[in-house]
Amino acid sequence: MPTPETFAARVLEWFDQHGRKDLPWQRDTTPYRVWVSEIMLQQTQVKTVIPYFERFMAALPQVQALAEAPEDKVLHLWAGLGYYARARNLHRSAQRVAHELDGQFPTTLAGLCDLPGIGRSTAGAILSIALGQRASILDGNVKRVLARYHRVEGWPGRSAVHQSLWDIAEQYTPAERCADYSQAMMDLGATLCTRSAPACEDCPVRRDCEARLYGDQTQYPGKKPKKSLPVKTTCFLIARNRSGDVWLEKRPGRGIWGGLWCFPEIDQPDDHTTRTLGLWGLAAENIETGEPFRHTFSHYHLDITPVFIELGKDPDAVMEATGQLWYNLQRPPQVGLAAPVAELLSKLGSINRPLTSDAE
DNA sequence: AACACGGGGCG
DNA sequence: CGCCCAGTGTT
Repeated sequence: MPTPETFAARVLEWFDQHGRKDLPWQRDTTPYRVWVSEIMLQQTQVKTVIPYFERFMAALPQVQALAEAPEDKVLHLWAGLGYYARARNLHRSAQRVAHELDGQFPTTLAGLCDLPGIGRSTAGAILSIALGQRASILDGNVKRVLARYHRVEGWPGRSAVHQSLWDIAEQYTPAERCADYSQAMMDLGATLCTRSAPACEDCPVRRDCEARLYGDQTQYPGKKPKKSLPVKTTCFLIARNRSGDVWLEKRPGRGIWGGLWCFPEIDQPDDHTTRTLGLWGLAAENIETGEPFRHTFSHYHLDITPVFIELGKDPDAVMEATGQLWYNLQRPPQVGLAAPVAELLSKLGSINRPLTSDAE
């Protein structure tokens, strides 16, 4: 592994050749301008931020102007960026700087972090970029670069992972040119070391990037664990007539599986089965409860219990109304099927014989 | 249609 | 500590 100095030198050399140096907030790097740009960039891409930043600075060129502005004006300037709590924090912090700190920004990490909306990374950006101090940043771009470079496992939202990344960030932060280094690291993450399809060929630290060595760059940083989804249950009534056709119903246009064809559903395997069958006016010759299986949506798991029903006699033709059909497994109609329904039907079709042994 | 983003706030 | 949240843009 190269020394931290070598890492920083490579990054800086790349920045000299390829980094962006003409962005609005890169000119006149006062704490105020760096601060506002950092807050905007937390939530939005460079391209989108530029016009907002220009308008914001034109309207409120110094921290005093922001402090004195009515909140409505600040929010108006922010409108479209989202996360409006950040605009309010910006406003409150400006008032603190203007009224309690004599218009001077704090020049220490702790002092900056005391201001609402400024955390360790934003403070590090202000210290390094505006004040030229040796201070580290760790925004989403930098996290991605470092997590890949060292194949840091785990989701950065976990404190141990976050801490490791901070340790690495601080280790690589150079004493000289820290403003350029901070810019460079953010640029690297934003332009080359992107979330998907990173441009490793152009990366100044590709030679020693562990993820690149293993070819698993997109595994880093680790993803946020999906929160456990609620589990709902239902039963599919899989009713077959003596010809082996299966009863399907078209679902309402809205809601889950909207407009698709599905088996009739009941809540409990025992409960309303007979009543449902009674609705059809048909007696069941055989009812068999199958093994439940799970279907997962974006927002919940659905545990489905199939209930196989063999009808004792053929229903009459009247039963096939709009939104209801006997599905012929040999000559399937061209209809949209809910995914688990299609799966069950294809299993039924491949068995290709009646459900129970005592039927022919 | 999920995920990402940095900080605040909560239990 | 770990969890959720806010809003928009990207994938």
